Amino acid sequence: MKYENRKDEIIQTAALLFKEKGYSAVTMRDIAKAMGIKAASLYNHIKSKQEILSEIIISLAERFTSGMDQIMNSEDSSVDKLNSIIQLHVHITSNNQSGMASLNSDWMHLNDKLEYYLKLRKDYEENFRCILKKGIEDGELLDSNSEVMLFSILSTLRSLYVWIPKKEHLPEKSLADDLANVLLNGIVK
Amino acid sequence: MKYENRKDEIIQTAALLFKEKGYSAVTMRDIAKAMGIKAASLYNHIKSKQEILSEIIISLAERFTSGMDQIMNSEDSSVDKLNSIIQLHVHITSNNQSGMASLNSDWMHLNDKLEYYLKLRKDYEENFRCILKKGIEDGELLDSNSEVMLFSILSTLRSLYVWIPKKEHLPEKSLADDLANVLLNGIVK
DNA sequence: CATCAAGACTAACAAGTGTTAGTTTAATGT
DNA sequence: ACATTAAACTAACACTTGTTAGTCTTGATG
Repeated sequence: MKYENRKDEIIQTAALLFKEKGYSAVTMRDIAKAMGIKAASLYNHIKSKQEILSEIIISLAERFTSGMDQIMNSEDSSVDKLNSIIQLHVHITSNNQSGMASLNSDWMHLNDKLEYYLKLRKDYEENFRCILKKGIEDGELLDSNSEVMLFSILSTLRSLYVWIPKKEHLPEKSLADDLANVLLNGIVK
Repeated sequence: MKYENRKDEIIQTAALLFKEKGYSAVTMRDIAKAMGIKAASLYNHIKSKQEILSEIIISLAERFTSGMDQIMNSEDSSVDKLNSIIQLHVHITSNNQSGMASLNSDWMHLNDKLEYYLKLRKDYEENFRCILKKGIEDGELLDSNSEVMLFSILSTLRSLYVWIPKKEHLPEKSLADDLANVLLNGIVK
């Protein structure tokens, strides 16, 4: 029950290889070999190498967008919204470690979908920025440089895929809590 | 006075291209074209494509290692050591934005030097971890999950190369200060 | 002015690239 | 038993890859 169908298997296998060597360094023959078939056979299920990358990245990006939309539409405080964002990242990344590597490192090799991806990313960051600014206005957050806040939190969340595999023992919820603690409250006594 | 010699020019040109498309997607012909010469001419100055990558990554990794050694040998408090680490990252990254992209994304394509690089990185992280643990022991830092602290701070610092180009107006020192503020003190009031 | 070295050039290589066309295989439903 | 079909296969394509060998150009040095 690991894969929905053969196309899904190709995509997940490719994502795993992309994570280790990057999109450009992985050949169709690599992907095929990992599945125990020949490269030409892949084309019974997918249209091109590009399509594999698009499927990996765009579906993830859209999940982030829809998660962010829900958070924006809630009546939560800014701090609670930030907590939700952290949970969102932990959740999506936990269930898709290898795909997240492509999202972060190989998006520039999208062709048709590049513009669309960039728009999703820009909107996501813009929403994030709004939450931070509102939090500062309302006195919930410290009045430091909001761009640096945005950069710092987002960098950490985007790198999650590198670290999560190493700590599978830590359950999703407690990782999110620990993260929120460090990101929101800092580390100095 | 931008380049020390032709080899240096090749390396810096390559680093810029690697940053945009990744090591594997950049061809020797790409690098040559960016310099206005033919690919074969590159080999009058460098030994292989691999060598270019090694020069970029290893020299940077060694700079981090030697910076960390100095910090470890100081008598500063743990918090001051963390401040110094932040400054170290801001400083090196400011002067080498494109090289940092390779360090973070293309290290897996090192061949001969891969093992050496991994050792440098492991040692660096280990030193970082020590500083955090000492800070917790001494009561300077909050007693949260030190692995999450390490991950969070290091992720942010490693992503600096993505953001610094966008804020060149902000001088090095104040960026480091803002960063330290957010990373060490958090963002919640 | 002759020499020489640095560094560009052209031409070519063997291997690897994504992809297509056409064929075989094996399981399914009638 | 037969037809259908999904999905594998082989063979090949046109092109790109890193790299080498050998040659030409140019400016400095004796």
